[in-house]
Amino acid sequence: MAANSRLTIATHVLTWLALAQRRGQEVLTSDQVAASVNTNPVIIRRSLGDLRRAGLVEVRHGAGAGWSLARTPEEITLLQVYDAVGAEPPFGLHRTEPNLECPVGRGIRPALSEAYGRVERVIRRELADTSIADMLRETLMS
Amino acid sequence: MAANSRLTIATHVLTWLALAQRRGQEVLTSDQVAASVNTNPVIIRRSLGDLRRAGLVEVRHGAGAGWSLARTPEEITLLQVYDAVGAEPPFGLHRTEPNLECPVGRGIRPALSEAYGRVERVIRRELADTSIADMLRETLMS
DNA sequence: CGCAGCTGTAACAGAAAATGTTACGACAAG
DNA sequence: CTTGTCGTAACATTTTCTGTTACAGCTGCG
Repeated sequence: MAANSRLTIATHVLTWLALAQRRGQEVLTSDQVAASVNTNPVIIRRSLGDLRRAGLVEVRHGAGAGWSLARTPEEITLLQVYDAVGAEPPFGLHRTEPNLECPVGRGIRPALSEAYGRVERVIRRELADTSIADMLRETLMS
Repeated sequence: MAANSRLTIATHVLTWLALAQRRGQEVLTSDQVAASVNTNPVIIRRSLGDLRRAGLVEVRHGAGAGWSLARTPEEITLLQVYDAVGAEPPFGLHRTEPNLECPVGRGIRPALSEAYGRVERVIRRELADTSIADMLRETLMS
């Protein structure tokens, strides 16, 4: 499995909040969300923290606390979630600097950055085309 | 940095082979390639092994051994390299199975697979549009 | 005002994957 | 047969993500 399941976790969380909202449940606690994702509540709180900093969810403190969406599910795209969780780009450059004496070693990194940038752009365009509302609809189909 | 620099290493290797070929140097040893990438020869041999299995490079054994491209630089695309190195997809599903009692836990994975599949498709389309010859040209520009 | 319940975050353990290193048998040209 | 390089195993190192425990901080309610 790929290293990065943060987008998966965050999308799961938001989809679950969207369903709860539609069912009239105002807020969910991190324990309730963790029960659906089947993981530790701290993992969920970390993910929800990312989403809160991005303005996608709201938190209520104190007794009767919990989380709710800050916007409608139609207004939240997977691109916003992708940016919120701060995922690494799919391809990394060299871990150690190439040999700058060599013409390839000198010029390959700008060339790769260009190519990887083009890939990143099409990824973002594609992610922007799917909303949490779309995800909820597809989720309930199965 | 992202975990996966395998595509970067493999592209660097192929670009270097393409330049050597153009300069009239028939083969390069893994030591020579490693000197440009600035890493251990074994890393290079592992990468070249992937590329050989994909039919992108050829190896000559014995004394005076070394590597050369199996096709012209124009005929090798980054998509072929991507497939050759067997990189993980950018997004992974849940590490542990979600709670199947929950409607979201039950339906989210097929929905995510759909969305991630669309992303994978546009990545592949973009990678297929760049060849090693393109990379060499861009590399020598700087 | 104090209690209860949940958040926010630090600290650390564990797991998994990529990378780097050493070593050595296999192979082919001369 | 000698020499130089490949192919690969074995292991150390590093990095990143995930999971867990612990505890201070906040807020509604009695």
